[in-house]
Amino acid sequence: MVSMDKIVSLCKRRGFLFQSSEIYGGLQGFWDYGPLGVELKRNVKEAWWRDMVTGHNELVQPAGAPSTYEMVGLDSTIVMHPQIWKCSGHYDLFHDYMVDCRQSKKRYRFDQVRGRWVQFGEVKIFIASSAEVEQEADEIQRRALKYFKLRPKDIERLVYDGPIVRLDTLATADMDKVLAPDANELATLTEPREFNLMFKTTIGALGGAEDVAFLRPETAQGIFVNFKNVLDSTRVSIPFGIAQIGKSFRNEITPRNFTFRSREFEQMEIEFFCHPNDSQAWYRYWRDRRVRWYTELGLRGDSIILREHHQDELSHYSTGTADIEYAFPFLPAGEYGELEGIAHRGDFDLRSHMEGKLDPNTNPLQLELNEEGKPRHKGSGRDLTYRNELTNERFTPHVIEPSAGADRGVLAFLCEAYYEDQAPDDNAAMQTRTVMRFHPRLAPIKAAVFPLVKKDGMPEMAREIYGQLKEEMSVFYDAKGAVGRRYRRQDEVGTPYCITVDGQSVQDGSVTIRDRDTLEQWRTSVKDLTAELRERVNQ
RNA sequence: GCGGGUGUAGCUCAAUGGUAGAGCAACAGCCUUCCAAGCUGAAGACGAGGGUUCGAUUCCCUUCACCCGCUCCA
Repeated sequence: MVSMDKIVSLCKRRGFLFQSSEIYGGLQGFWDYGPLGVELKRNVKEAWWRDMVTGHNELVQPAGAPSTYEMVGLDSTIVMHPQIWKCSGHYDLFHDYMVDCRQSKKRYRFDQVRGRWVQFGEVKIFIASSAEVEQEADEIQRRALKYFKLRPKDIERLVYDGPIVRLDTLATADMDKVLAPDANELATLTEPREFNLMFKTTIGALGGAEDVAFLRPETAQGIFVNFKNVLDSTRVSIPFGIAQIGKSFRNEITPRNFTFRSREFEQMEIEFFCHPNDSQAWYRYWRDRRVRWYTELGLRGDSIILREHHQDELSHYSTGTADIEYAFPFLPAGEYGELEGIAHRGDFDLRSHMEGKLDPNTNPLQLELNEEGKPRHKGSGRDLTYRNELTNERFTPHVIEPSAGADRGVLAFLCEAYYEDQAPDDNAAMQTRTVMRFHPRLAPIKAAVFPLVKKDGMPEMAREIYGQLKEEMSVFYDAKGAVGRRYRRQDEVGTPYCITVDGQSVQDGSVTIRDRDTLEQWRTSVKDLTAELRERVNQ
């Protein structure tokens, strides 16, 4: 297994990735793509867009698909109407109040800690628990006995005051009588503090409290709220998908592992709308199609896995979610990190934007109500249902959501490409060669052009070939130093082909092409060169 | 957020309470007809702020970032 350090070092050295704001000491969770990194990332995004959207043939039924389908694209804004995040559930989900335990150093969601008042003699304390609901009564009793230093047979001497209640129902003054879930003394919890996972901003130069808006934590909602616009403007009919690539932002508590968990990141998402009856088949299609996309672009079978979520991991409304995961080098052996999630989201999203925020813990889904029995967050009231023109059937489409992280994909392709092998140098001594074995479609530079030496017309001819290739693809010209060193430099940035102009080239108009992975060389005439490379880098 | 570690040139590392040395890379030039180590030359660094001190890259504090382990998490 390659060490992450080597990959990080190469990324910096060769201009794939830099830490954001580095000259000011850096900024946690933000990364910049350098000259080569931006090409790599663009290639990843363009491969996705071409393979999923523009290159998709809606007239042909793909293998494994229940039927033909259409695909269109979208580019929605990063800042959207704040109500969108209330209805989508992000507002409630991402506005957690957390309490920290000073003794155990653990952190709890304020609204998830429950407990009960327990009295022994003159002393009355609130024993909190983070155990599952089924176990919490036993857990509280066990800890009560322990705290009061009683034996199990003394249970009757404990007096419970009231039922098990949420910690956040306690008066502030009572907080110093709380025994935290993993503490053995009282009053170890901090004040509840807000952890806002959405970046806040204000709309308008004089933004006040009412003008608060958020940077999107996912691109998906921009698709859902444009569902009707797309339907009304494009003649697409179900089943069809809307694809979008764009930046999203999450105020992660702990950004870690290079670009894997960044606060600003780019997503490549599809919301695929289909009839409820076909949704399971479409879910399976997209799950398999997306795994194949990664393997076709070079992720090996044993480094990538498809992990189906267990029933207890699923949201109540979802009938299936699978993660495509990659064995990143920074993870322990046998562990994988998520590249993409494919979720069957049912009609949760469209209904939420019609009716208002739905309670994700209900099935069938019901509107979440506030204390007054009114909708917790009002929806748009717009009709987002779909009518089949042929059968006249009207229904709310179900959604399959393949949601990929572009930066995570780039990182996986970087890790997968990194390879060291042995190659002989001038003196026939074996040297370690670092080579980035990118799929040609993803390689930042497709070909490099070298004059073997700087004389006898070779540079002139090489420059001409360079200009000719540059019209079609990303190429690099280098005439400096020994040719072997130039090959190695290109190996390290993953250039799949090197074109060398030698003495024979000037005579007969042929050049050599050298393959990055096999080190093989063969001759091709200059007039066929562009076509041959075009075919090789698009394969 | 907690604990531990680290921070010196683009990269990898060294030394030092008296303002830092190397290898590789990069740059200029020479030499070279196919896989990095031939020659010459020039250039380049103590993460940031504060304190102690006559003097701090070195000691102390704060801060920022990275790594490991927790915690948290789409």
